[in-house]
Amino acid sequence: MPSAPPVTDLAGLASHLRLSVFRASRTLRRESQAGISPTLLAALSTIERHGPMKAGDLAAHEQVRKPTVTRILGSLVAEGLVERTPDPADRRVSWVQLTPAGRMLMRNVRRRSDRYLAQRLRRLDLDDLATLDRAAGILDRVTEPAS
Amino acid sequence: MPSAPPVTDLAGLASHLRLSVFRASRTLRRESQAGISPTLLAALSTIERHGPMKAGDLAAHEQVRKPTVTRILGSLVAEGLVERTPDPADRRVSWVQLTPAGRMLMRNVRRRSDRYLAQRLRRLDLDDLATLDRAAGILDRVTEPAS
DNA sequence: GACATTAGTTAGCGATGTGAACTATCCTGA
DNA sequence: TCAGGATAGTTCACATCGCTAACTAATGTC
Repeated sequence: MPSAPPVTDLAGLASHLRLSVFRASRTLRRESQAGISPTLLAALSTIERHGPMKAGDLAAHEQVRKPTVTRILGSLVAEGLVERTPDPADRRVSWVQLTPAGRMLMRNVRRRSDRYLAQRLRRLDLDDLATLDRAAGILDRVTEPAS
Repeated sequence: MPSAPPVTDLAGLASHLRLSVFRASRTLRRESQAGISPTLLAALSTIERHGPMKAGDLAAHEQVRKPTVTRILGSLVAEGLVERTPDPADRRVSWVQLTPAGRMLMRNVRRRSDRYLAQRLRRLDLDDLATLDRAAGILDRVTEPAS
C-alpha cells in the first residue's frame, strides 16, 4: 500500500470529513430500502447488540435525548420489533429487547437490504474497501459519547 | 502499515458503514458550532467551491430536490451569505454566489469552527488520520450522484 | 402561435431531534 | 418516618430538513 503524506491539517480534515459524512448520510437515508428508517434501524441494531437495555441506556448509546428515545421506542414497539418488560425492582424502568420479528428484520437487513450501498461498494478495489472498513471503526470511536 | 485481511463481506461492511456514517452525522449535527446548520454549511461550501451556479446546479451537487434548494437558498440569502444575480439571457434563472460575509464565514469555519471534531481527531494516531482522510474521498465517490 | 420542456416556487406532509416542564418512583438523612 | 432531592420517562411545543404534487413563468420547437 503506497503511503500517503501524513495528515497535518486537522482542521481541513475535520471540514472535509464532516461534509462527506453529512452528505453520505443524507444519501443513505434517501436510499434506505430496509422498510424501516435509518434512525429506527440504528436503534434496533443497538438493542440487538447490547442485549436487553433500559431506555436511558439506549439514549446513551445512540447519543440522543430522552424524548427522542421515547418516540423511537414507541415506533419500534408499535411495529412489533421490540418489547418492553417492566423491571420488578424499579417501577420507573422497563427493559427493552428485540422480538422474534425484530431479530428476523435484522437478519434480512444484513443479508439483503443494503443493496444500494453494497452495489456501490462493489465498484471499489480491495484497498478502498479495507480503508472504509477501518474508517467505520475509527468513526465509531471518534464520535463515541464518553471519553 | 499492517495489512488487514481483505474485506469479503460487502453486505456486512455496508451495514456497519451505514450505521457509523449515520450516527457520526447525527453527532456532528448536534455538535455543530458554526452558527449555521450543517445543511446550509454544506451548500455554502459547494457554492464556494464551484463558483457561481444556478439553483439547479446546486441541487445536483448536493443531491437534493429543487424545493429543498429553494429553501436552502432562501435561508442563505436571508443570512446575507449568498446573493442572487438574475441571468439576463434566461429570466427563469438566477446565479448564486457567496457574498463577502459568506466567504468570511467559510474562512472562520475552516479555521476555528470544527473544534469539536478536530479535537477528537487529535487523539488519533497518524495511521488513523490517514485512513479517515482517504475514507472521506472514497465516501464522496461512493455516494456520488451519476454512475 | 400552440405545445412541450425547463427552472424554480409554493403548499403541505412526515421524519428527526431538541428543551422545558411534568409525573412517578426511588433514595437519603435528620 | 417522612421531607426533599435525585432519577427515569413522558408529554408538549418547536425547529430543521427533505420529499412529492401542483403550480407559475419563461423558453424553445414544429
